Amino acid sequence: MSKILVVDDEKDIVDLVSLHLQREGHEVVSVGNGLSVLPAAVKTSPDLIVLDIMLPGIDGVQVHRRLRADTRTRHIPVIMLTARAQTNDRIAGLESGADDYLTKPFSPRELMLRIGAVLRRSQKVVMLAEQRIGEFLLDRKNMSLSISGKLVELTITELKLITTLMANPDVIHSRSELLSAVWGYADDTHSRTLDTHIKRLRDKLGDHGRHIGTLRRQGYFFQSVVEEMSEA
Amino acid sequence: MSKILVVDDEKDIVDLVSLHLQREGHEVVSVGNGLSVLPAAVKTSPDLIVLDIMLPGIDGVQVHRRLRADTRTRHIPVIMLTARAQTNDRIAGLESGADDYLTKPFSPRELMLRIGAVLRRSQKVVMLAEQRIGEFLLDRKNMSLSISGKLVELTITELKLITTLMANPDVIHSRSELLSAVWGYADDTHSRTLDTHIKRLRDKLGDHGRHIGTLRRQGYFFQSVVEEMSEA
DNA sequence: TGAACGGGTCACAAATCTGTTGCCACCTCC
DNA sequence: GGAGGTGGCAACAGATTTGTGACCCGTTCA
Repeated sequence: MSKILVVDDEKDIVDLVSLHLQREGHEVVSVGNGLSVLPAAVKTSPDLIVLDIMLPGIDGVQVHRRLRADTRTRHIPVIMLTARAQTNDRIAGLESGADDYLTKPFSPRELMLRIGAVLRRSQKVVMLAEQRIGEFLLDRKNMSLSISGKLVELTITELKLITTLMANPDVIHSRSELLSAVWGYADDTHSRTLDTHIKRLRDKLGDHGRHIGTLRRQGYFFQSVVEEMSEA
Repeated sequence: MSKILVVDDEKDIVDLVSLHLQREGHEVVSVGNGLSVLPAAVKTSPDLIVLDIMLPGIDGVQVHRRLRADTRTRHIPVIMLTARAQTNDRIAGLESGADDYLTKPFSPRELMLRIGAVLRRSQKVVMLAEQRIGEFLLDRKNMSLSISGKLVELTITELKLITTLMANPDVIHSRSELLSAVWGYADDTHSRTLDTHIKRLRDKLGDHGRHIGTLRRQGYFFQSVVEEMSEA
């Protein structure tokens, strides 16, 4: 399910770890020396790096530092493998940087558990590519809204606004919440900005503008069901 | 997993079907007469409707027609339950409109299979809320792009452009493809529009603009890995 | 070698978008 | 009834965005 880069100079360890990872459905890339880690990480962009601290040439801490220094690899979580003999302060140093660490010799089972935990922590959030509420169809892929199959031309602000409202239909979104979500405003500027955009949005939606409701002193909301009336 | 509206006037059938559906993890809403179907469908917006053709008052075909006439329910797939006694031409009529149909008496197992098939067909497409390629982080939820954690202010056109390119990194997107995806142009207007926007995008990305590559006579592409150079 | 082509770049004007201000209507609470 | 608060609405001006035309240069191909 995930792509994992394993870094160790001992082939036995690489094979052991790879075997277990593959058994759990992960894709494994491996590297046997410290200098190749950064290029490999950049090229394959793994979801996680398992990094032995004892490496020929350049040690794991240095490698880790380099990974953190490069914007292209900064975000990749790292699990360190340390020898039990290491002094405590070194381990402390690791703790601050690495997402987790394990002392050798370790049980594959424990490594797998920790890997699972780290991956879960950095799990990807999925969302619906298309969100449908009644006749409204929000296409997040193309960043467009259509009603009954007809594309509605919205500006980026209007799009963000209705996207925010549609994310939780029938739930009140306070002014400050919307101001923050759409405009990034921290403080509640009590100007007419929000009203105006709501008005513009309603106008563009035409008859369907009724789906955007106001709750005085509370905020605005997207009404998933609107009582039928002059459809004629 | 899905919400299913079951329409039948025979309580036994509703219970039987509900039981099996719930056993498969679906949420069931049921209605016993034809007139309540449209309002119920509008209110609950189910993922699928199982509709008996024999209903008191108004028959299933009429109900189906009404569902198709309303933009709020038009998209909901319908599986019809017909009596074996129905004439063939009526079944033919159903075939054109309903997504599937079953003749009574039916085995619950068969109904479940068909329901599974229809649901699978209309399965929702999920996408990553955040897409990361190297230092680029595309946040589809907030419709924004950041590089190394720093927000890049893009116009909607530029955003659509880079979103399209990033959707398939390292793959060439032809001019007409981009023109179609971003501008909705059907014909390849050979103006300088696309170039200009590519240029503007590159400029805004600054040093990272090198990630957008040109392949003469082929198109443009998002390059996931760019050879390191003057990072200084 | 030179014409044709494809893309990069610039400048510009039109179109569009956006936040604000001012005003009004309505509601709520004294 | 009146004051204060809240949101709807219109208008406006500044800012931004957008497409296009002109020009250039490198590549390709005859």
